[in-house]
Amino acid sequence: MSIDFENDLNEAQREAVFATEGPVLVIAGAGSGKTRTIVYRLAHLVETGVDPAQILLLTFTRKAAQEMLSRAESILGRPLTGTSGGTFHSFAYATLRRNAADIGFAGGFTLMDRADSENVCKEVKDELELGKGDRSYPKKSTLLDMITKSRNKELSIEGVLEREAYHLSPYLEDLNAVAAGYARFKRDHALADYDDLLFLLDELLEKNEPLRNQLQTRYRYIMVDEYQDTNLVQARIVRHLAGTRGNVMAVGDDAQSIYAFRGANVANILEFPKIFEGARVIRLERNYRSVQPILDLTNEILKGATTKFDKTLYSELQSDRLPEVVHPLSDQTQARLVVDEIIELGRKYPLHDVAVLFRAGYQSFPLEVALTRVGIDYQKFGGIRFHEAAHIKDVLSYLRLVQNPHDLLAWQRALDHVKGVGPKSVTKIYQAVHARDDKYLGKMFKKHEQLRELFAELDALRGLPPRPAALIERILAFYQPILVERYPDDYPKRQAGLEQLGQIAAGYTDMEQFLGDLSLDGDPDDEQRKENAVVLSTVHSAKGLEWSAVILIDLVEDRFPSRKAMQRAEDLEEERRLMYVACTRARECLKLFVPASVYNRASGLSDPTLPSPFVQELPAGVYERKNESYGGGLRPVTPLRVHAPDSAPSAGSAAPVGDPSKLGFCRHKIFGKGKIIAQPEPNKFKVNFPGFGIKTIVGDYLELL
DNA sequence: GGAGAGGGCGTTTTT
DNA sequence: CGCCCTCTCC
Repeated sequence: MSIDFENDLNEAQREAVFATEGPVLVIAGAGSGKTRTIVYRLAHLVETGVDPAQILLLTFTRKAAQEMLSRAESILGRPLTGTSGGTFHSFAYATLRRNAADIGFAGGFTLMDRADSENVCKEVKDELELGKGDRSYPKKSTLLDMITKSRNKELSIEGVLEREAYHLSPYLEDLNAVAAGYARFKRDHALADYDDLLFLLDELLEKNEPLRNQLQTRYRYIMVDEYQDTNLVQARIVRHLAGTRGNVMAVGDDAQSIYAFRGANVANILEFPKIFEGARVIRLERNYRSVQPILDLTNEILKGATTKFDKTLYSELQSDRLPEVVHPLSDQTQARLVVDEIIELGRKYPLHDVAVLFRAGYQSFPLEVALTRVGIDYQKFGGIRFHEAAHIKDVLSYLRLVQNPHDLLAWQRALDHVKGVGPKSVTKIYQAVHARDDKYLGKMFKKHEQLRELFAELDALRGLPPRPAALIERILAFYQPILVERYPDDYPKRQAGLEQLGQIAAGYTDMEQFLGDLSLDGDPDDEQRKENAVVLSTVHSAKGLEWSAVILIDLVEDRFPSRKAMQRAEDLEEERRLMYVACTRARECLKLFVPASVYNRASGLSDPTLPSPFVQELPAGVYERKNESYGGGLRPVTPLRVHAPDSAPSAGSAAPVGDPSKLGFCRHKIFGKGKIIAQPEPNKFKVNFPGFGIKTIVGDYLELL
C-alpha cells in the first residue's frame, strides 16, 4: 500500500512533509491540517527507510502524541516500533529516571503534583514562621504560583512581582525565603516537581556530553507540536536534542498561544528562524475544518487583537447558517437551554461530536446537574483530575513510601489516617524511621495501635515484588476501612475510582513509571471519547480538538475574560486568543451563550452581567442573535440599525446605540459612563470619560443613556 | 499535641 | 455556600 501524498495533502502540507532535512517551522492556522501534516511526515520518514526509533515527537498531551502515532501506523499499514512520543514532561521524566544519579538523585526520586508542591510551600512557610496571624498573607497556592512563574519565565521573583503581582511586593523577602526553602525541601526528600523535570533535563543535557551525543544520534528527526506554547527551557531542550544537524520541525500558531500564564513564550516560535539558521518557514492557511461563516466570526476576533496577526482563514466549506449568539436570562436558564440545544444537535450528530466549552472548570456545574437530570451522559475534560482525588492520593501515598522512604509528603498523608497522630508526630516518626529510633517508634506503637498496623502493612508491601498491580491490590484491602470511615457519604463512588486505579496498575510492571504516568497525564477517562456522551471541556483542554457543534457558555465579563485577566493588557490579549481557540474548534455549528445574570455564591443572589467584550465587539453581520423570552423560549432578534437604513448594519450586539444625533451621556464597557461632546463622523463619538479623558469611540461600543 | 469549632474569604487556565 | 485557616479547649 503506498501513500497518496498528491491527493491527501495540499502543496504547503506536502512541502512540510517532504522537508525532512534541516530545521523547518510550520505556521499552521487553526484547522489547517496540522495534525495531518505531522502524521504524513511520520509516515513519509518511515516509508523512506528511517528507523521509527530515530523519531521523537513532542506534543502537548500524551493523548495527542498517541493519536498521531496511531494514525501514522494506520496509513503506513504497519506499527511504528520504538518511536518516542509524548509530552516534554513525560520525555523528561523518562530520561531523568534513567540518569537519576547524574542529577543528584542516586536513589531515584518521586514526582510531585500540584497539591504536593503547595503543601511543601505551606510546610516551609510554617517552618520559617512567616505570616503568623496575618490573615491576608499569601496563601500556599499563591506562594507556589509565584515560585513556578519565576522559574518558568526565568525571572527573579522580584521581576515577577513587578510585572504582574505588584500587590505582593511587601512579601518579596518572604517569597524568596519560601522559594529557597521549597527547593531545599525537594532535595532533602528526593522530590521533583513539574518544573524540575524540564530544568533538570536541560541541565543534564548541558553537562553530560556523552548523553547529549547519544540522544542526538538516536533522535535524528524531531517534531515539536504546539510550539507557540513552549517556554524558554523547553526551547533549550529542543536545541540540545537537535544539535548541529538540526533536523527539527516546529509546528505552531502564534494566534493560538494560550499558556503564557505558565511561562510559554511566543518568542520561541517567532524567533525559531533566528535560532535555527536557515530554517524553512511554511505557512498552512487554508482551513479544512470550519464552514466559512464560523471563520468570518473567528477572523473578527483576531482583528480586535492588539498584536496583529496576518492571518485570515478561509475555507471552501460553505453554510447558510450563521453562528448564533444566545442571550439567556440567567446561568440557570442557560443550562436548560443548552440541554435543549444538545438534544436538538443530538438528532444530527453523535453526542461525542458536540462540545460545550467554558473558561474555568466550575462553570459547567449547573449544566452537569441539568444533564444528569435528563439522563444525558457527558464526559468532562479539565477541572479536577483523577489522580488529584483525595482517596486516590491516599492509596498512592503507600505506594510512594514503598518506592521512596524519604517522601515526607507521602508519610504525612499516610499518617494522617492514624488517630492521635498529628503534624508534630509525623515529623518525629519520620525522623525516628530514618534514625532507626526503635525506642520511640515502639513507644508510639503501644500508644497507637493503628500506627503499628500501618507499619506492619508497609513492611509487608516492601517485602513483595514491586509490581504495581499486586501492591495496589493489597493496599486497597488495607485502605477499605479507612475509606468507609473517611467518606461515609460517597465511598461507593470513590471505591469505583480505586478499582479503576487497580485496572490501570495492571498495565504496568514498573512502579516509578506507574506513579509518573499518573501524575503526568493520567486521567483514565480521557483515553477515549465515550460514545454518545456530550463533551464538556475547559477551553485549554479543548486545544487541538474539534467537534461538529460547539457551544460556548458564560461569555460574560469576569468569567470570559476571567476577572483576573482584566488588569493587564497582555492577559486580556491571551483571553482573546483563548476565545479564538474556542471558536475555531467548531466545524459546522457554533453557538455563543451570554447569560444576563449569573449566580454569585458569595451573596447567594444572581448578579447582572455585562456581555463579554469579545462578543460585544462582533459586527452584527457575522452572527444571528437570539434572546430568551420571559416565557421561556428563544426569539430571534433583528439587530437595530444605527445609521440610515441604507448603510451597513453595525449595531453592537447587546447594547445598541440609539439615535446618534442626540448628544448626551453614554456608557462604555471599559471606561464607564461618559459625556458625548462631539460626533466627528456618523458612527464616531468624542466622549469625555471621568478619569480617562476624551476618547474617540466607534458607536458600536457605546450604549446611549 | 490533637481535634473540633468559629471566622474570613473568594473560585482561571495545566504539565 | 463551602473551603481553609486559625483559635481554643481537651
